Amino acid sequence: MRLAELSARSGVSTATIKYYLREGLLHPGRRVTATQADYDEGHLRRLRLVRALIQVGRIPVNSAREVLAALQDERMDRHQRLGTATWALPHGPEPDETDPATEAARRTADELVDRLGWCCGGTSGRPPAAPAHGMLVTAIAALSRLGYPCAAEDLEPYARAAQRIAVSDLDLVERYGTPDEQVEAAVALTVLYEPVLLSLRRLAEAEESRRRFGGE
Amino acid sequence: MRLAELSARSGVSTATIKYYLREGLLHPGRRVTATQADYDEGHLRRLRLVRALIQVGRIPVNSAREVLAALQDERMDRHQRLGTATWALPHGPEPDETDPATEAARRTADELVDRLGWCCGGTSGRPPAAPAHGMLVTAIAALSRLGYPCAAEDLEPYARAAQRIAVSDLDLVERYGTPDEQVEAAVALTVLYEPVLLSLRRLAEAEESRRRFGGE
DNA sequence: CCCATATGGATAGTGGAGCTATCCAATAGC
DNA sequence: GCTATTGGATAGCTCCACTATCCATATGGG
Repeated sequence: MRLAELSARSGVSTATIKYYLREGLLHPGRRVTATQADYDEGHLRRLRLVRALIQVGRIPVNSAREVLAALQDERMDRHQRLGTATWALPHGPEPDETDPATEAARRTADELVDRLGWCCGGTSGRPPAAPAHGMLVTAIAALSRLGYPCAAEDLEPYARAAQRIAVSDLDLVERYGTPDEQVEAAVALTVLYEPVLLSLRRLAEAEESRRRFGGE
Repeated sequence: MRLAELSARSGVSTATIKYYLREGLLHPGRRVTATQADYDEGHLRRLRLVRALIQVGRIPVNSAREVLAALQDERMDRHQRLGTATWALPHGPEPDETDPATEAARRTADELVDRLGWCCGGTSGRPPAAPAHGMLVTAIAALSRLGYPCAAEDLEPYARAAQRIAVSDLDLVERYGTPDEQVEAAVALTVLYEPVLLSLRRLAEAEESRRRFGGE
C-alpha cells in the first residue's frame, strides 16, 4: 500500500505520516522506486498505536519514540522491555530538592513502599529509583505544601487500589500468546488505561459526591 | 506584602505572577498607590494552588481559570461546585462519532455504568454526559481499534477500584470543616491525586511484572 | 530635596511541541 | 508524450506557558 492509502485507512493525513516517519515513530516503507514506497499492515498497526499513544495517552512524540524503541528491543526480556518502556513515559517535573517538603515527601513515599513490601521504587539501595517514584514524591510534596494530608497512612488505600489494578493489567497482558505481543499489550494497556482509570475515578467521585452532598 | 515578596515566598518569578494576574488566575492585590499593590496570605495560598494545578496536575492555564472560578462560585452548593470544577478539567479529544468503534465503545461504557449502578455518566437521559464519560468512550474506542479487549467485564475491576478510590477521596475531603475548604480540598485532591495514582500504578505494575516475569 | 532604585502594568518576544503547507524532481499511468 | 501523483525536504504555522523589555510612577537613603 502507498502513503495515500495508509493515510486513508488510518485517518491520519499524509503530512502527519511523513512527520512521524521523519521522527522515527514509523519505519520507512519498502522502497519500490525512487518515488514510491510500499507500506504493509504492520505499518498500519503501528500507526494506530502511535496515534493512540499520542492522542489518547497524551504522550509527547519524543517519549513515544523511546517507548516504541523499547518494545522491540530484542536484547531484553519481557520484564526489562516493559520496564524500559515505562521508564520513558512522561513523569512531570523532578522533585525540587531545595524544598524541605520534598525530603519529607520522600520519606513518606519510602514508608509507603515499605509497608506494601514492594522492592522496586525505594530510594535506598537497589536500581536507580523509577521515574514514577520521582513523580510520586513531587505530587506528595505539592500536596503537603498546600497543607493537605498525605501521610503513608492516607496513601495506603490508593496504593492498595493500584496494586489490584496492576494485577488486572498483567492478567490482561497474559492473555496474549507471544512475549512480543505481550510487551506491546503491556505498553498499550499501561498508557491507554490511564485515561480509562482517571475518567472512571472522576465519574465515581461525581457519584459519591452526589450520594453525600447531593440535593443540598 | 508586595509583588517581590510574594514571588520570594512562593518561589514563582514576578513575571510569571504578573502573567497569572493578567490571566485571572490570581486576584489583583489591593492597590495602595498608583505603583504599588498589597498581597496577603490568601494570594500566597492561591498562588501555590495555581502552581500545583499547572505544574503537578498539568492543567492548562485556561482550564485552571475555570476550575478556580467554580470553586468560589457562591451560587452553588458543594456538589455542584465540585461538579463544575471537575467539568472544566482537561479531558482529551472528544469521541470520533464517525468511527464505528466509538459507538461500540459507548455501549460498553453504558453497560459498565449500569452494572455499577451509577446514575451519572450514562448517555441516555439525565444531565448532559460528563466530560469524563467522553474521555472514557474515546479511550475504549482507541483500545478496541488496536484490538485490545475492554468489554464491560474487563473494565469492571478498574471501575471497582475507582469506586474505592472515590470513597477515600471524599473521606479526605470530609476532614475539612467548612464547605469552602471542602470544595478547595476536593479540587486539589482530585487533581493532585491523579499523578499519585498513576505513579503508584506504574510502581505496582513494575512490582507485579517482576513477580511474574522477573529473572527470565 | 534629589536621584538611584524598585514597583506595577503593558506589550512584545521566546522556545518548544505538534503538526501543516509548499515546493520539487522523479515517475506512473493513460 | 503529458498530466497527475508520489515521496522527500524544508519552511512555516498555531498554540501555549512563560519571559524580557520598556515606561511612568513612587520610594527611600543621604
